[in-house]
Amino acid sequence: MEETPTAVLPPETSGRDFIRQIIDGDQESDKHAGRVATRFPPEPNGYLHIGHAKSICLNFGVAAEYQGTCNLRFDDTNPLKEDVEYVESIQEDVHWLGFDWADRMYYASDYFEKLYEFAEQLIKDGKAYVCDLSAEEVREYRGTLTEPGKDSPYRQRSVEENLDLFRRMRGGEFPDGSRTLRARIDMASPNINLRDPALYRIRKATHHRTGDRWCLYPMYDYAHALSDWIERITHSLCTLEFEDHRPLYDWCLEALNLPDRPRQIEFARLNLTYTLLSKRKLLHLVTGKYVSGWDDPRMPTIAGLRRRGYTPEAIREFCDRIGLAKRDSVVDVALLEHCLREDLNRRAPRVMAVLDPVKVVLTNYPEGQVEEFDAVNNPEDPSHGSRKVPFSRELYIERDDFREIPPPKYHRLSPGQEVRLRWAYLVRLDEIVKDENGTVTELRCTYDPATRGGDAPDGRKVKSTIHWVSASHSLPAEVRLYDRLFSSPDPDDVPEGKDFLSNLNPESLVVSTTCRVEPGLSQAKALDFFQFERLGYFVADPDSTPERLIFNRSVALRDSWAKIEKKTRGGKP
RNA sequence: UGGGGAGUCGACAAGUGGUAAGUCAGCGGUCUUUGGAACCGCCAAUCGCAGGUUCGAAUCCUGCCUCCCCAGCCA
Repeated sequence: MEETPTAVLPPETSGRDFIRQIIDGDQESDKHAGRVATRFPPEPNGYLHIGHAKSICLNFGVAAEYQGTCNLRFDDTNPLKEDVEYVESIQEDVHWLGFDWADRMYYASDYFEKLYEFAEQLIKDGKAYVCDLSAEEVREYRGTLTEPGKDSPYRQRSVEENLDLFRRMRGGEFPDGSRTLRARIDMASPNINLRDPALYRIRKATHHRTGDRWCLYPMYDYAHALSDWIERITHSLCTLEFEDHRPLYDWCLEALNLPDRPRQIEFARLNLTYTLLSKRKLLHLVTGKYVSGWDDPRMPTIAGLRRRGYTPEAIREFCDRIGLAKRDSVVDVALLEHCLREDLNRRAPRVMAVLDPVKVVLTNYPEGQVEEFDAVNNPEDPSHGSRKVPFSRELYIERDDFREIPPPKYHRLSPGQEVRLRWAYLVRLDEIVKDENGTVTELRCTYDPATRGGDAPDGRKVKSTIHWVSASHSLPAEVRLYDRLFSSPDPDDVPEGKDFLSNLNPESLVVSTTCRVEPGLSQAKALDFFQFERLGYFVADPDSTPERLIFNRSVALRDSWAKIEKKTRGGKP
């Protein structure tokens, strides 16, 4: 008889992504003496969003895995678009996500002097020249995708003249747009980025850090490659659209004959269903007041997700799970929501809150009597303990937890149907009170004193457990029910002549001011998260105070009743 | 019609010549003092297409098709 081999599980069930494979290879060949240095290089011209989180987790994650470093570097080479508001929010967001750059926070603008010296070097080596062509002329000279460009008439200027002109450009002698410094590469290159790209442009603008010291600003390709080199970056990770720029990135380093060069590697940026991740469009949503600001809980910004109740843990887990590759893809936003539920299910204290209250009177419960029940804080984790919840003759339950005429498979309160009030008693409905409009105003029930705590001594079962709050002890609260900002999986998928605004979900925010929550919630502090039992995960809004409680719905619980209901009534509303 | 990339279940994504992981979604079920969670099961991929090499191809070769990016003095 043969022995069954003992199964040995591999340490990694899933393969390493292509970037880590490359780095593994570099480690093996001892490139950069085994050093790994990455950087996260945002331009401070907007708030960070979930797409940036992917890059942040990658760059900081890789650095940590290889005992390397990851710098935070502001790519602030365009004073017209950048602002300190953004450099501050970016730092806050990266920290909040759980990453630390220690003392390695840099700005491309820190390198302006050095970058300028490099430029003079290029001029001296005949590798760059000052061009007097206007922006429009440059465009004409550049050629097209299928036709080569032609040389600028200024391409053959002498080194002396170039140097003189470049220094005078720095000195502020020439107006904006009148001249550029261009790399002398190849106007016939099939790669348009190599057709003598601009390295410097004149911009008499105040920079958020360097003020008016400069009127000459380096372009991205030039500044980025050299900033990477200055910081001794080994692996420069960026998104796919920069793939075409890699030859220029390499050109800058080679032209200056710099040793120990960083390598640029490109990966696919994150796309999410029902979500827009274009900085331009997000800015438009903010400035056009379609949302309340960059931190509106419907925004995919880190600030928005934070206010929505997303946790750094959930976002990091999401970034781990989406993988890393070079193919364009669109991740289902349900995965993000899943990661949040998964994290919060483990950690969120359970609490009872009634969003749309209807009054319940226990006719056989003594007037004025108050009991306290032990309610488990988190069934997933006994170490969370329990709390006391006050109970009395008049309660509120969810209006949706009652039906006068119950649909098929409806297990909640209805005439003759006994239900459990969570942690309290079994109750039975006797009488429905309505106002003149036929609206139910009160449900008169009887409770079974023998079922204290929720269990029947005779062992009888109920089909449903519903949540409740004591009418007199509960607190009023405002609850903001958030949903997806866009109603289409692809917000940019619009009919002719319309734009993404036409896909805005009119029900992305529903405010309810009539909610009642259990008294313990008065202590909720900004960003404290909870599970409102049977409803979803909610977070205390930063604007919430003990006098005016405000909770945001982060994500609803999975709702299998909703599915049953939809199915049994054939999807009709 | 130039250049640079990419095509593996509905969505992500492993797989690197040895006979297609996993996750999300979806669908059943068990259990349950949350119609939650957990657990079990199902689900689906002739690996873009067509040829070729090979005992054997998602992996190698050839041709084709489709999609994405590039003509800012933005990043």
